[in-house]
Amino acid sequence: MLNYSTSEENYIKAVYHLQLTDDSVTTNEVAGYLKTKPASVTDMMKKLKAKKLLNYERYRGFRLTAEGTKVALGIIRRHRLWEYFLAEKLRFNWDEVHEVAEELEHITNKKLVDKLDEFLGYPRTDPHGDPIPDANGKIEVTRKICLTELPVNKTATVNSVSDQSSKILELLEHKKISIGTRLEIKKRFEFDKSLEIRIGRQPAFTISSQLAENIFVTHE
Amino acid sequence: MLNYSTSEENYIKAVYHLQLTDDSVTTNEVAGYLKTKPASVTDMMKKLKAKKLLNYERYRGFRLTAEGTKVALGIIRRHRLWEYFLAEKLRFNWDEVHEVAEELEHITNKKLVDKLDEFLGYPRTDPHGDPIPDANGKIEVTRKICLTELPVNKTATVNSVSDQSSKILELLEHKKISIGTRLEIKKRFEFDKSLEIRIGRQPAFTISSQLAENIFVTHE
DNA sequence: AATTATTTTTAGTTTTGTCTAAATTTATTT
DNA sequence: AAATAAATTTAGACAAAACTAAAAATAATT
Repeated sequence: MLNYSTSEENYIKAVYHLQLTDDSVTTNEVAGYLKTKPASVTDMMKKLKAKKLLNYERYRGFRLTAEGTKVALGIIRRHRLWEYFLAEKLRFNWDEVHEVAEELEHITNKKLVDKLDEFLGYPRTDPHGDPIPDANGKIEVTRKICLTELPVNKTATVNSVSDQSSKILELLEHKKISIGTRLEIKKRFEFDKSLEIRIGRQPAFTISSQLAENIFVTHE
Repeated sequence: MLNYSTSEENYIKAVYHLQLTDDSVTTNEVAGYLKTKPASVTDMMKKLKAKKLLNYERYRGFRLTAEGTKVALGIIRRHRLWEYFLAEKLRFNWDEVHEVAEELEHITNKKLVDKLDEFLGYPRTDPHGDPIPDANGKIEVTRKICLTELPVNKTATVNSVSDQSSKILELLEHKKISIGTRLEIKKRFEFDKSLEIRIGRQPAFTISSQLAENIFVTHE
């Protein structure tokens, strides 16, 4: 397994994440994601293509190759293991771990990563509820859906929150909704798309469509 | 507190370490320590001088300023905390931790470092026996001396081993000498400078001058 | 289909950190 | 003290990764 620079790794990771929702990833999307300029993206894409980490024809967008995906999963494995470490062992709040993990993920020493995994007890998901690839790069496919798409009376587990502003966190805290909370929708109101939801056996309460749109859940 | 690049940090750390034994640090010493070229050292020293991290007049060698020392102690604090983490929590051997800590030390996030310190229980020394600076940059001054200089019948604690080759480690293991071992010299033989030493109440045994020259101890 | 707008790429700079080779300064010998 | 050796610095080049501005290709409109 070759070694890649921090910068190369950041681009690989960006393409991986953008690929999950978009079929083919564009220059502008990557530039937006990494807060860099399109010209810089083109430069790097040429380089990663030469290293056979992604397929790319000019003006046609990019997709990771099998090898590129393997590299991406290694980065994501490291990122999520460190996030878990920060939250579980160092008692960081779950909304503070990402930034620090962005730096730790670039240390590629295999023994470090595998020993960390062992120390943590081989966690399956990070503090945001996203699955952690194993040492072979295998990752659970969780079909994560938006809470707005969850059928009525189907119990689901809160997996992630797309917006991480303090405003939404304040609201979630007040409603006692956090990562890992199991809930179900009891009723949808067509007028304002608000949802009546229930956590366990507690009394049902209402959340707005704006809030629901930012909550993602897994079920089954 | 400003932020410095990985490269700048490596030079600062090199000067700090070389300063401990040498009064003034030279270009060639730093180049040798960092396995880089003298011309590169000169370039960087100019830059660090401009940032007021060290004093330097051309052809005259370098010394860290108070500010430079503060930065160096921050790097050393991070390095040694991670070494402790790797050895104590991830069960790395004490001779494997340095290399990985060289990478981890460059992550400067203060909350990470202080939380790590807390998680580890505020350790005083790293796995090599070297003191860990506290959050304010305060470091214990341990007068570390070579085992060859230890007076007879004075109990001392093994602090570090200068050579880290597998050959010396094999010998140390056989003699049951490791970091933290408390021992005293019972007799010195002038002829070959060999030493008769005793660990606790066990029977005394002999070690060669070549071995003793590589063992450093603290006493009092 | 031609024009306009958008996206992407190219070309040329910039910054950081490294290097080699040559020049300069300091140290050591004879 | 002059000559030689060693250490250090300067000058100029290079690679990586970013940027700006202009050119080229693609997409969207009229």
